[in-house]
Amino acid sequence: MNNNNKNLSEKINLIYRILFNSLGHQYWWPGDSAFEVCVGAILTQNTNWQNVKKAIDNLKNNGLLTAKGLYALDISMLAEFIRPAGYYNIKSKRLKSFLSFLCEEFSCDIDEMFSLESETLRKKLLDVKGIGPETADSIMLYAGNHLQFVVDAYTYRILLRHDIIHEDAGYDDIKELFQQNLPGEINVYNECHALIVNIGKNYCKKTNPICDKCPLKNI
DNA sequence: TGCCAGGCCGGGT
DNA sequence: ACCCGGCATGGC
Repeated sequence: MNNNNKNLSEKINLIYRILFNSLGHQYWWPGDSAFEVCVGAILTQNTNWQNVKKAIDNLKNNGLLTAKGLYALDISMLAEFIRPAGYYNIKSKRLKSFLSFLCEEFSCDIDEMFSLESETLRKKLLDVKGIGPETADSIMLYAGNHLQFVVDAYTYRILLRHDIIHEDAGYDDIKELFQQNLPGEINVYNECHALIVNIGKNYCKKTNPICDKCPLKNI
């Protein structure tokens, strides 16, 4: 291992350690069931979680937050229920394509879906229209306890601002950076991504490039 | 008020 | 293989 890699490895571990020591457990993903996490992962695409929560509560309050319930629900009605989450027409389609996958290949049984081997499951999820790399990894890690690190826009922005990546780094580049340097534990992946989102929302906004209070300011 | 939020797809180069 | 417009609500 050369010096560059060693520095990189230390920085990645430092980020995790500093964030965990300053912010502690994040208790992710919010949700009462694995299925709810999957729905939330699709609804939160490019969307504030507050809005997603309203949409999920709508479904929950109407007893529709089950695979069979949503699979049977008319798509235009589904769109109305999830309206607060934004992009409601496209997201209703995306939810439906996931539900077709779940219900037609796994009898609406999410445990059966997650019993697939990781590499196989990830490929299948990426074939579902509306599920890209971040959504697939979120579903796998937070709903299914598969060891997949989740990368998002905050991760990219934070690493870029600290000169840990080049601006042309892609999703898989960044994912590998964490997976090759962090301990390979579900709990570490879980907390690390959640901590990055926390810090991103609070200290690394687009319009607020520098923040003295950011725990990562000295790395 | 305008900008942003825990992306992804499809069409055009 | 990239690049970009479109998708839409609610909060600060």
